[in-house]
Amino acid sequence: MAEPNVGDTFIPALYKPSALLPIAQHREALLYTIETYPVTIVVGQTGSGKTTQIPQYMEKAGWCSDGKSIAITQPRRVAATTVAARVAEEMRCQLGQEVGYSIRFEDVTSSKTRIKFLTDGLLLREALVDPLLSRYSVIMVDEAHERSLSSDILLGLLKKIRKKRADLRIIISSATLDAENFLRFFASDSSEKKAQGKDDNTKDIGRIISLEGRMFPVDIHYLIDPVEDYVERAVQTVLDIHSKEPAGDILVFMTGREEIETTIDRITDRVQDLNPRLQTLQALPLYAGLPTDQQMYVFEPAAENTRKVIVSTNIAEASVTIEGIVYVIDCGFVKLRAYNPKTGIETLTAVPVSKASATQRAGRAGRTKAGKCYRLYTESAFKSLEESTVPEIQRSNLAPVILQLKDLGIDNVARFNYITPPPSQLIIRALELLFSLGALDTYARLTKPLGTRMAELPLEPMLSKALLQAVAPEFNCLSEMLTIAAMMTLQGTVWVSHNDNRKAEDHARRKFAVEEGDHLTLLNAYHAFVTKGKKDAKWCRDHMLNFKALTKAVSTRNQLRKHLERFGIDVSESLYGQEDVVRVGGRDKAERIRRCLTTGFFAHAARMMPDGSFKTVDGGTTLWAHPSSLMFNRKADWVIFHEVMETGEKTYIRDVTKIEKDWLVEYAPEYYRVQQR
DNA sequence: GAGCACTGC
Repeated sequence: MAEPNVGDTFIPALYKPSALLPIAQHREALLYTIETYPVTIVVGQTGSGKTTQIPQYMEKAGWCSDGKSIAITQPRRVAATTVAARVAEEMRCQLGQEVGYSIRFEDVTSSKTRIKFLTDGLLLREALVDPLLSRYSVIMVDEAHERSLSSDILLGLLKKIRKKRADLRIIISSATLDAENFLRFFASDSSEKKAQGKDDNTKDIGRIISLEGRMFPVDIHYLIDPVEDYVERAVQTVLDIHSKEPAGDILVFMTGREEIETTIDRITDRVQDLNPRLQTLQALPLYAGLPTDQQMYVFEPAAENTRKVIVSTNIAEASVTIEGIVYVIDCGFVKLRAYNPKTGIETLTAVPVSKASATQRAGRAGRTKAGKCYRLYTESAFKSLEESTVPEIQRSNLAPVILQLKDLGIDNVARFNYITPPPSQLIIRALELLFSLGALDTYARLTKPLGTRMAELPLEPMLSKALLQAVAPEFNCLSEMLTIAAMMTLQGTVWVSHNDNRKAEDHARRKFAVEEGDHLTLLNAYHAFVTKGKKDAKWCRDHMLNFKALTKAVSTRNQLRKHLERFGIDVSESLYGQEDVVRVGGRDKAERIRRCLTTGFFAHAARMMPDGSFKTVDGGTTLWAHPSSLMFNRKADWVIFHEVMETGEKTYIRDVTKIEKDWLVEYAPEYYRVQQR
């Protein structure tokens, strides 16, 4: 086999006839196992060909002959689309015919589609309509070891479905560490089997198949002594590699934007002191918040006689693959989200990575040839790391998950088949919130129609409640709430901030500013966009609005409107021409919108203190308006807010709107009786 | 007076 060329834009697998992939030797074994057992766990690294080949093997072996198809789930949209394209190419068919994909807003499938790639979240949505997922003969859950919220729920659901569908075949792709765990999960059964003294039936349920990946060895280097300032150490290591090591690009893992910028500044400063005969060193940032055009630079091959250094967040650990990386520098930390059920506050804090994560990072150095990984911590520190990252389901606000489970007909959410159960406090808090929103009744059953409709909308529960209330005559602001909901899903990406240009951004925002707060400001920005800037990227640039984000808001709004129409809600659009009412003298409408928002966000209420900070209703937490909020520099009394996030020292609220205190008791009497106890 | 790891419906 030829060595793949360094610098190739495509990953080697694309150039290999599929018969040469390592997986080809396992074809018979795979087909036999899948035929024989309900569950197959496939262990294989990137490059093993599992995602592209297994579906083709299954299709050729006749698993689609009865009109059913094969589903392969992916945790990310981009993976679903690109893998589908590659398989279509290998099968020499047009994408959307025999091979297709389905992601939110894009369904590229047809009645002929036999192999369908889709996001795990979307397959869960399909289960709402088709509870046994009966249109599929095979369901493959790819990258299950990432333990995303959706794939965890999907596994629990598949375990349940399996008992009712003997014909269904389940394939789980996983990293080595978790394979046994996944198999045990499917084998472990409820009380009946245990009563028969049959505890372990893993052998009847499934098998694990290991595939070798296409990976080159990576030399791991540790620090001898721990280091205080890993940013500084990373900079030194980059410069050392550049002066002493052969050609090859460098990938540095940092925790966030600020560290990334510091690292790049220092590298750029000090590279000038190095031997002028060395190659040029080009440092590039990569994080999700970076505008897309700037993200693209990291994928371009470096100019001649230039070595690239990419300083990235965790996005480069699994979501994104950069070719040509030979050296990895791992700071050993990652920013993780955690949810405190007592306060309802999410925190974002840098914590040590897990061993699994550190291994994945190191592996990024061995994709094109043998590489090196420099860990900015000691070997003993590595040994004391957790084996794997705490799954999302154990550190998230579970209200959306519980709502979805209830709609799937799972009444006892505490006893659902979780592969790892969430702490009961998280479940209790979610049930309480859903009850106070009116989505659940006193028996914790989904209410009709409110609860079921909330579950079916692709929005978080507080927002779907506010949207569904907007149709009530006392609020009568459905069109506006549709827009506000769509804009809120953009999570702060509405305005583009070019570096060092925050003042201009603030200035641009002020043009759309509405006294009552951020939600009405977003409404204004959207109206201006659809009337003036929809086809005009320049208009957006002039107003510092994010063209892509607003275009997405238009899609989201359309999708939400279709959901409402399906519910039989009349969405007569009369919004155009109404924007001036909101903006100039439309006090009544603005108040109705604010009241309507309060019906959903009463649990996110706070009062401004004389020093400009906010206090939660129970008085326990001090919050600050996020600098991106209008309330950052304005006076208010009571407010509701969309999100609260603790970063570093301070706890910030985003998307803030003024309300009246009385509205809280008016729209959430039970909730505030409990709170004021 | 000053800032946001990453996904997904």
